[in-house]
Amino acid sequence: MSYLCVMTMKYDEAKHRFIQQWGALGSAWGISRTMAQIQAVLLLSPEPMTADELMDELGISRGNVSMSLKSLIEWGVATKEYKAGERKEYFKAEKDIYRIATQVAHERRKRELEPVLHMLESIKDMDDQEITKSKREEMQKISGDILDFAKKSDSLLKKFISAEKNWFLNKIMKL
Amino acid sequence: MSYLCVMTMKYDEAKHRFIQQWGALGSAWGISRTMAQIQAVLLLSPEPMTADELMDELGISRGNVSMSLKSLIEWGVATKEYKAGERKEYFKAEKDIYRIATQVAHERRKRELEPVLHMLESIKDMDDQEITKSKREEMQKISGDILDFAKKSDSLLKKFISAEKNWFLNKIMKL
DNA sequence: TTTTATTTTCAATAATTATTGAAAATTCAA
DNA sequence: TTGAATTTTCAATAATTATTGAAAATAAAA
Repeated sequence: MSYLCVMTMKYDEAKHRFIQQWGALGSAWGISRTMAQIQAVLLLSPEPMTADELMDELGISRGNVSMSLKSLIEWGVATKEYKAGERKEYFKAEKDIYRIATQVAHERRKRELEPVLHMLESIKDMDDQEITKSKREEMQKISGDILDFAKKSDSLLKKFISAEKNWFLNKIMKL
Repeated sequence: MSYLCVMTMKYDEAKHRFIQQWGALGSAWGISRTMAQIQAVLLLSPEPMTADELMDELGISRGNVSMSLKSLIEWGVATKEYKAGERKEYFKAEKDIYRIATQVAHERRKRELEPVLHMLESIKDMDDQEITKSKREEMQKISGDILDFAKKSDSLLKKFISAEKNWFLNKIMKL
């Protein structure tokens, strides 16, 4: 068994483990396992890949690849590319992990937190009456706190994004 | 229709909406809908509640309530209480939204991120060989970046926790 | 235009995850 | 101890979510 073979086995094993773990992480966070696995494959690929290559690599259906890539693009963590003189579409993943994180945080906030905040805003102004005072106060306290929290999280997210910019600049400087 | 009735309808409607939204938010984040709904009911209740009351309130089975409460307690966002001379157990939710958030962030980090970080640490030190250089480099770059990111997130989380402490202190001061 | 390569959609199905409900276990008073 | 009140467990089932695969749509070449 040659050096090349040993090396390749090691690489493939590491790659496989990474794809599996990343997929598990994705499904724990409410992103479909396949979507996360496709992202993992693209993260590890130095070159953009076609849908067919992804199908082969992960052993999944064409339809699934198509849908998952669509979602990854909607989430802003993958892009389509075209090669001159070729009909096929190529896909690549956003590889800056800070960008991925801020992108995902943004999307989730928009899709999931916003409806809750809307509802809370409307509850906060509930009519004032003497009756069921403690219940109403409990609800207003909780909704007020959640709103307060959401605002602070937003400012934190902003800090996070600006930190990411600095980090990115630093990386470029070092090159 | 009396004032009391109007008020109660409004409150119940608001409560119902809050429970539904909170449940949806939970399921989007990989926590079971029921678990989140139970948390919502407890958040709105000025008094600790029994399993039976939760069953009635949400119209779900005894077993489900029992399992969900167990999970909420494991996540550190609810606690059991006993009333003197009563056999029943009472439950209440952690109502400080900052504590809930840091608690959940902590748990998730431990359960989901840690296995990925372990794997990445082991990949980072992969054997050095000339062959498949670009692939290995890609993997090492990505895993290095993810590790780097995780470390920065940790420090951010710490800042977050300390900010929460200050915020909590401020709240107490105002009382 | 027609043909061919490629991608997308979506109804059917598979896989996963949540929930029930009744039996077993626990806890405490008598 | 026994028995009543209460909680927990878990196999069966329901509900939800992901995946397939083939037909329809699209886009470029002939």
